[in-house]
Amino acid sequence: MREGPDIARVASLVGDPARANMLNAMMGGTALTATELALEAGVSLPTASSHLSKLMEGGLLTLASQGRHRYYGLASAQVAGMIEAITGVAEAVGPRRVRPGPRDAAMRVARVCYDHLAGEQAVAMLDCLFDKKLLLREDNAIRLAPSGASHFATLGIEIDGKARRPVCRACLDWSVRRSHLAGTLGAAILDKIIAEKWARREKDSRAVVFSPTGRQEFARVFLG
Amino acid sequence: MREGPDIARVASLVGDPARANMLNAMMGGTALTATELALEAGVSLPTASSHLSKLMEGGLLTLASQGRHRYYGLASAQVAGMIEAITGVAEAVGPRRVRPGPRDAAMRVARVCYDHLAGEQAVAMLDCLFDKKLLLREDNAIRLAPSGASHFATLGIEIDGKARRPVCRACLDWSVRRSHLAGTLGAAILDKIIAEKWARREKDSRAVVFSPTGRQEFARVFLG
DNA sequence: AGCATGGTTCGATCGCGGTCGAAACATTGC
DNA sequence: GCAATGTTTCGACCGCGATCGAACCATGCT
Repeated sequence: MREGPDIARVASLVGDPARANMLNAMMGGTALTATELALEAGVSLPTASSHLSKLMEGGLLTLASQGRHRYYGLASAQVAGMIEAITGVAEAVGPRRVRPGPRDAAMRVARVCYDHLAGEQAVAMLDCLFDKKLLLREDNAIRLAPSGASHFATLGIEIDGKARRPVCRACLDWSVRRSHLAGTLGAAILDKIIAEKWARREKDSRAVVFSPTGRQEFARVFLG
Repeated sequence: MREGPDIARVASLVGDPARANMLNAMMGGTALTATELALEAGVSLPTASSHLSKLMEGGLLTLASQGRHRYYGLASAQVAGMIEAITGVAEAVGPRRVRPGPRDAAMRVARVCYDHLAGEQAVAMLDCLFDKKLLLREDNAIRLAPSGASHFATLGIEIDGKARRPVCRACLDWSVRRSHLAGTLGAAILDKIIAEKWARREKDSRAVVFSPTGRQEFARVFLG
């Protein structure tokens, strides 16, 4: 009988299929309404509402009320990281629930993780940013180099260092098993990719698919 | 309704208090018998046995039969990493089940994580190994430098590069929130710390407490 | 062989938690 | 005000899974 943080409590929150589906959906980063999440999880609205209040009480979600809509999202990148870790184990010990399809392949190439890019492209990008000395490794943390700040500014990405949330964070990628870039900078880069229409988000999926020219542009700017 | 790895399955395995206690106990790295785990979890032997077979079927454990004893341990460092990630979230969203006591403080300083050292001492050690260029960062991976191989050899730590398991791995520390050293090298260093009697394992806990002289020796060799 | 010890299987019990329909509540728009 | 839409609460139902005692299997000791 042990003391310490109550891991069973949070694990059991993730351990219900309906809630797991909801959390998975929110891994896309966009906040969703109760109705959308009910659909996503395949349960009725009352059931979904009950699950959501449990997740809220467990501290795993944030809630933004806007008029008669209530938008639910993951509470933090730490929660997102935990879900990726669980996903990694589930992947390893599988069997998969369904055989890997084309969408699965697209997910490995590029997908949304909370609010930033993940997948092979994202890992390659982080490698390259280190190579170009725009970012610096510090222990396991990542720091923005002076040259990096100006570089991103010329790309139209302004970094707000005053926010509580760190600018750069490493996030372990469950498919590649290496880190990609999270934090406000990671989020800003994903914003740019979407804003420039280099890629679009696959409907009802975390997959991010690049257009042919978009891929070239992305490679030129971030993998060059 | 989503496809993909079945995260609810593995999360629900961790989500039962009895199983969570067992997994926590096994985070100490030593394989334990069913009887010990039943005691640890505060359940009867049949109940524990049932939980253990579920964890086995879920792929979270390994089993080593020796005579009439059956030793259960975590299946992989990946599983250990997942549990640390969940612990981190549980810690963050707490409330703690009990108020932090002295043992808790000791855990933050140094503890066992699966089979290697974790906590402030372990994080400091990894920093220092990088500073001395005995280890090299590569992406998120860690590589043993040539000078490192010979250095550790002089300490009596021989590294077997042929094993499937990597020599060096980063493992995210839930209390410090930065990486410490895992892999066969991390395991070997912990072995040395215990073998040299620089520290002893707290009874029934993951805490590792250094003796006064042991702390000096450890600092001289690994933090110097 | 026979007994003790470690461990699993079986069967029965029981309670927690997931589920939904109906009703209540809240907000917006007309 | 009233209807429409989005969401939560209530109440009742039901089933899964956690639990334990007793019986059963396996290994080691003498």
